[in-house]
Amino acid sequence: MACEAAFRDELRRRGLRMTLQRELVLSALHQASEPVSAEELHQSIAAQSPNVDLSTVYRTLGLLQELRLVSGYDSAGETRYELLSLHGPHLHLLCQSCGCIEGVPPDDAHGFVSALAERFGFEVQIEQLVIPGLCQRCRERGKVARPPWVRFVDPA
Amino acid sequence: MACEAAFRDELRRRGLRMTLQRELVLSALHQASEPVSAEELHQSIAAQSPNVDLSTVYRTLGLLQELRLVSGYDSAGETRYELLSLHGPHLHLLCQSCGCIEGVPPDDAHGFVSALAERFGFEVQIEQLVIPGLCQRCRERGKVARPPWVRFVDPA
DNA sequence: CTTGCTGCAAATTCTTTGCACTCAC
DNA sequence: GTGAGTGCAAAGAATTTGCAGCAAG
Repeated sequence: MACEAAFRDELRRRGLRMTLQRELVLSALHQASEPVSAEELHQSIAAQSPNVDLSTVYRTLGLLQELRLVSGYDSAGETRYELLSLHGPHLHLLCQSCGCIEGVPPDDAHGFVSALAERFGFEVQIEQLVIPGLCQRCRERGKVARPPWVRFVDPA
Repeated sequence: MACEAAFRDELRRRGLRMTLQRELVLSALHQASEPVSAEELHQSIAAQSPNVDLSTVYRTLGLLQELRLVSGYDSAGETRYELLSLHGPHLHLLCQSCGCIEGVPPDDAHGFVSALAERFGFEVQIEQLVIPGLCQRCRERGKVARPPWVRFVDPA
């Protein structure tokens, strides 16, 4: 896996060290098929190596983000992480009803992104972009966005 | 102010009540020139009415969101709230370096939004949309994105 | 051996909740 | 009056930090 090598190299260059825990985090990220929370990552690691602490997972994720190997974005109050190298740069569609996530290539966004650059001088970080909305399935079922309007139901 | 009337009406329709605290929250939102956190709102209310509790601010914000008078989005781990009626529907550019926020009209996004609708059946909630990136100022100064890579500095 | 890294526990931050009392209607 | 709303305090959830011992280079 190329990104383990990249990780190792970058650690060396910075005078940091490769450890079993860091390998485990990276490996667990590889195995994940969709963005995972720190907690989920911790649990999947715990399956084979029960002594890795959650705080170590957080520290490693921070490190991996710094090295631009992993991206994280906020979803419903928790951060979900994902290997960048795995799917290439892309953005996410996050359904506000069911919470499902779809990764989409950035192609469709290019016009939008360059419009923002031209008109506002704003440089979009597309890998960090999360689009809130309703997925097809939920739309068809007449679902409504969840956060934070679920607390009580319209009495009408 | 039209939205206070709207608030009042909607409360009545639901059998809920207008209170001083709710008026204060709404009024503080009006006075805010940019999206505010619950904490900031609480402080600005406290200036004139020190006994309003932070939890009441949260509860009122939840209510206002439900009535679609206020929108909230996540920025750097905290939620920032904003009156919808004040500026009309729009999206936000959030600079990952300085944290500044710019509201932009949704026009530029239309192509993108309809592309997502067509290709993925995804209905974007544009008022909830926060675009991460770098503002012009920070870009010119060669700044780099902040969260969560600020924890240590590149030794190179 | 040196110093970065880890596990553990405690601390922080933002937000929510339980409850008795109060006030809008 | 009655039940919705409030303040207060405590609980929660996600994440961070301090520290002493461990281990990678």
